[in-house]
Amino acid sequence: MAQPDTVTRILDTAEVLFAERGFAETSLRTITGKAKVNLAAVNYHFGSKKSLIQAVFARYLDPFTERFHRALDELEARHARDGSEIPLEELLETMARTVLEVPAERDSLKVFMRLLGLAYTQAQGHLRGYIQSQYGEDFSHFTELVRRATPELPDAERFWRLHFILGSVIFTLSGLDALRDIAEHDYDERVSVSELVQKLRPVVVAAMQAPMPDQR
Amino acid sequence: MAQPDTVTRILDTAEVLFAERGFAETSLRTITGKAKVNLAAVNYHFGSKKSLIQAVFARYLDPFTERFHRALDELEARHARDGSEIPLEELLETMARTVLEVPAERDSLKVFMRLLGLAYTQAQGHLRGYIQSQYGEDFSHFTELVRRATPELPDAERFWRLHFILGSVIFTLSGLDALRDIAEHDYDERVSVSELVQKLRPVVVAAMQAPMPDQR
DNA sequence: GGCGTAGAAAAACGCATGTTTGAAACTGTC
DNA sequence: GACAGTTTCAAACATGCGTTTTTCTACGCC
Repeated sequence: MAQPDTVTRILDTAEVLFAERGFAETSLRTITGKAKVNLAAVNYHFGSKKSLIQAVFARYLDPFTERFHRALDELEARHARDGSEIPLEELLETMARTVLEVPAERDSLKVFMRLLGLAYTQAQGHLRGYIQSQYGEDFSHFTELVRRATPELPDAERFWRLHFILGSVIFTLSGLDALRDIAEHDYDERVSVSELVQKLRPVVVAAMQAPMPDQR
Repeated sequence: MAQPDTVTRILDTAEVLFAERGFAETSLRTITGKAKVNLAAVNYHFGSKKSLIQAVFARYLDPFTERFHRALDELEARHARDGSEIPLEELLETMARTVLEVPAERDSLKVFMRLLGLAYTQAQGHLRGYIQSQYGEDFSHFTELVRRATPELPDAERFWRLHFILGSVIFTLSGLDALRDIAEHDYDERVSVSELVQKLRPVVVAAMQAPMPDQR
C-alpha cells in the first residue's frame, strides 16, 4: 500500500497523540518522529503548531457540521410538511447518529470525543475561539430546535441541562478506554460504543425531562 | 496580616494557576513569581513539580475523604439502628454536602472542581495512579452504598450511570466560569454554585432512575 | 536541457522549562 | 555569641521546545 502523503500522515499521527496526551504535552518532534516525517514539515505545511491543532479539528468538524446541518434541515422539512413539532428524542437521535457516522469511517470515535473534551478543558484559548466562530451557528440551530421540543423548560434551565448532558457524553466517551477496562474487570461486561450510546439514551431523555428543582 | 509561610504560599498560588491553565501550561517560574517566592523553593520543599501537583490535590482530598468517610459511617449507623436502607437521595445529598463543605473554607469550590476535572482529562499518568491508590477505597465504599440503594439496577448499568453523572458534575462545575458567562449573557440569569447544585439534583436523580435501555 | 518551483531534509537558533548548585541569611540552642 | 540546621537566594545547567534557515532533491514546462 502506498504511504499517504505528508500532510495526511501528520494529521493522522497528531490527532491520535493529541487525544492521548493533550496539546501541550505532545511535541512536534514526537508527532513528526512517529509520522516518519521531517520536523520542519509541520511548520512548512501548517505554519505553526496552533494551526495544526485547528486543522486536526477541522478535519472532523467540517464533515460533521456539514452532515448535521443537512440532517437537521431534513428533519425540519419532514415535520413542516405535516405541521408536527420535532420530538426531543428525534433531535437527540439525529445528533447521536451524526456523531457516530463521521468518525466511523476511520474507527476513531474515541479520538473525536477526546478531542472535543480537550477543546473544552485545555486552556488553548485560540481553539475555543476558532470552534465558536466556525461552528457556533450550527450548534445554535440545534439548541433552537431543542427549545421548541421542550417548551415547558425555562430557557436557562434548558441551557444548563444541555451542558449537563454534554458533560456526560464527552466525559464518558472521551475516557472510554479506561472506563471500559474497569467495567470489564469488575463486571466482566465488554461494551461497544453503540451499546454505550444505547445506555446513554434513556439517561439523557430522563435528564431533560426531570422535574424542576425545588425552590428553597 | 502576616504572610503565610513559603509552602502555603506556593500551594495557594499553584492551585489557582493549575486550575486556570492546567499543569503542563503552568511553569514553576510563573508560580514562584506570583507567589513571591524563590524559584528553587518548589524543588526544595516539594522535591519536584510532580510532587507539587500531588500536594495540591492532597490538600483538598485529604480533608474531603476524611469528612466523607465520617459522613458515610454516620449515615450507615443511623439507618442500621432502625434497619432501613439508605435512600439514593440521601447518599447523593451527603456527597454533595461534603464536596461543598471542604473548599468552602477558602471559597475555592471552583478550583477544587477544576482540579478534579484536570485529574481526569490531563494525561499526568502519575496523578491518576496517586489518586486511585490514596482515595480509591473511600470511593468504593460510596459505590457499595449506592448499589444497595439501587438494587433494581444491574451492576454494570449502575457503574456506567455513575460515570455519566460524574461527567456532568465535573464538566459543568469545572467549566463553571465560562458557562456562567454565557448563561448570564444569553439569559441574564446569574447562578451561584449552590443554585447550580440545586439544578443538578433532580437531573441526577432522574438519570439514576431512568428506565433500562431498550434491547434491540 | 536548463530553469523555476515545491517539497523534503538537516542543522541551527533562540528561548523557556525543570532542576541543581553553592553561597548567603536566618533561626533556635546551649 | 558561636555553632548547627534550616531556609532563601541568585546563578547556572542541561534539556526539550517551536520555529527558521539553508541546502538538497525532484519534477513539470517552454
